[in-house]
Amino acid sequence: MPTISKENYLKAVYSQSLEQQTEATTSVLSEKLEVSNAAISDMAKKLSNAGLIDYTKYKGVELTGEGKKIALKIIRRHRLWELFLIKVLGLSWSEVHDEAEKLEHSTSDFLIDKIDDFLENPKFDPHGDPIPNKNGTLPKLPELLSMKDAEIGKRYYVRRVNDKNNDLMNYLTQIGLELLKEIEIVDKLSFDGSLIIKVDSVNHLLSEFVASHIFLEKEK
Amino acid sequence: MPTISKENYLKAVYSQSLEQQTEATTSVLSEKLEVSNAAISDMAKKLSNAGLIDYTKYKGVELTGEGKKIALKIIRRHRLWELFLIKVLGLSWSEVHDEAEKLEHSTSDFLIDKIDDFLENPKFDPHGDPIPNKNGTLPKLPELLSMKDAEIGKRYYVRRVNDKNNDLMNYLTQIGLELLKEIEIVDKLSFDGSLIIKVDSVNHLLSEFVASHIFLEKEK
DNA sequence: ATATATTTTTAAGTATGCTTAAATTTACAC
DNA sequence: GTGTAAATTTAAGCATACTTAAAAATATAT
Repeated sequence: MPTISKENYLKAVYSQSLEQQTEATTSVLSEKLEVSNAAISDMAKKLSNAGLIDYTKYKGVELTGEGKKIALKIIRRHRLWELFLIKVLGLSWSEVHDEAEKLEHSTSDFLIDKIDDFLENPKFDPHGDPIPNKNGTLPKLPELLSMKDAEIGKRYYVRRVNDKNNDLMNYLTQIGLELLKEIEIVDKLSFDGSLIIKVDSVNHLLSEFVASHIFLEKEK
Repeated sequence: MPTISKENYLKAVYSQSLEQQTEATTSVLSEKLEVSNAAISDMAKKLSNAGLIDYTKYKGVELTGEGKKIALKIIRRHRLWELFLIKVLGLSWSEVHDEAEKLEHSTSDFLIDKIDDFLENPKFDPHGDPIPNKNGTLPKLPELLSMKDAEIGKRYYVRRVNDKNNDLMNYLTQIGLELLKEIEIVDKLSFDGSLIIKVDSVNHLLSEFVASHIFLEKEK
């Protein structure tokens, strides 16, 4: 059984290489996990010996099949807990991440399956991220478009908000921007890429950076 | 913040000296926590330095005010999780202990208060053990009587089942003996102290050992 | 009271997961 | 292609939480 540190390492590699499709280098992981580069190299050796990652010195790491399986298991726990905490205990968007980050390491397969069943086997978490099923299979993602590339005048559904920043999540909640909400792109400011969007008939301004973390689905 | 090991140590001392009213000696704690005597002595020094226990070499340990506060906090988490898992996720009596044992170390004050509110501030867990409130205060226990001292022919309510053995809990569930259930003491066998009790109009035999872990309240 | 048995502590050693500092490798600018 | 900067790894060290084995203190039996 991997320790908490190992689980977090595998999750970080997954998120970096499989989700963000960028190289899981020592310095990237070091920043993500908030430990020194030396600690990353150290752990890389251990996980490589355990057969959970492929590691070539100076070349970054990749998950093996086994490592990917564990990473997906932790991600499954995290995302199910997030949804559970919001749906059952009424936590807010900004409150669930940190709690799930702790619970994900103390949850047996048995218990997470109970939670999964209780929630009726959901496919997406409160950020719109896909929840791996019991076998580690991810549901197919709908075709999404980053808000920063959306067309002026068009209407969309919010399908994914890819950010761990609590202040941002609170702000979005505050203006009523939530998952599955219908919004309209009112205007795009040419000088800095900011967007004006309409949520519940009220206009709001979002920076390009914020917009780049919100993903939309075209209305059919 | 105490580590998981420290939290477990404080919890074990609490259970031994405050609940079971027996001395928290090195060997008792060593057995309870399943580590060597040396590890217990080692940890005693650390917790003593941290002001969480009073420790006199060769004389066992006692919780300080601060140590007791932390122990009660962990016990609160454990008992609330047990109740939550049974009530919300439908786990059985025998399944909740091990899960709660893990979750209790990964639950923030914020989250446990949400769970407490969701359950409407319960006073007793599924074993009938008292749940410390937010301030660490325990509810007053009703006057209870060990089943092994109950009177033949009298009827009682089951108010507490003080055992962590899963097989026993499963057996009790199976014969319908659950918390708040009304039972009747049918007979007591003189040669080994076994009891015959009536649950749901069916007679069952319980050993004296089992009976000594079940606590009853007299019918008014 | 003294010998012996039991309990507890100390000492030495190990694995994990970090740290900082030094050494090494790789990247890139010119 | 060579020098320098950046990234990475190695080395040494530390705290935690264990282990086993030896030493010390306490308890018990006669």
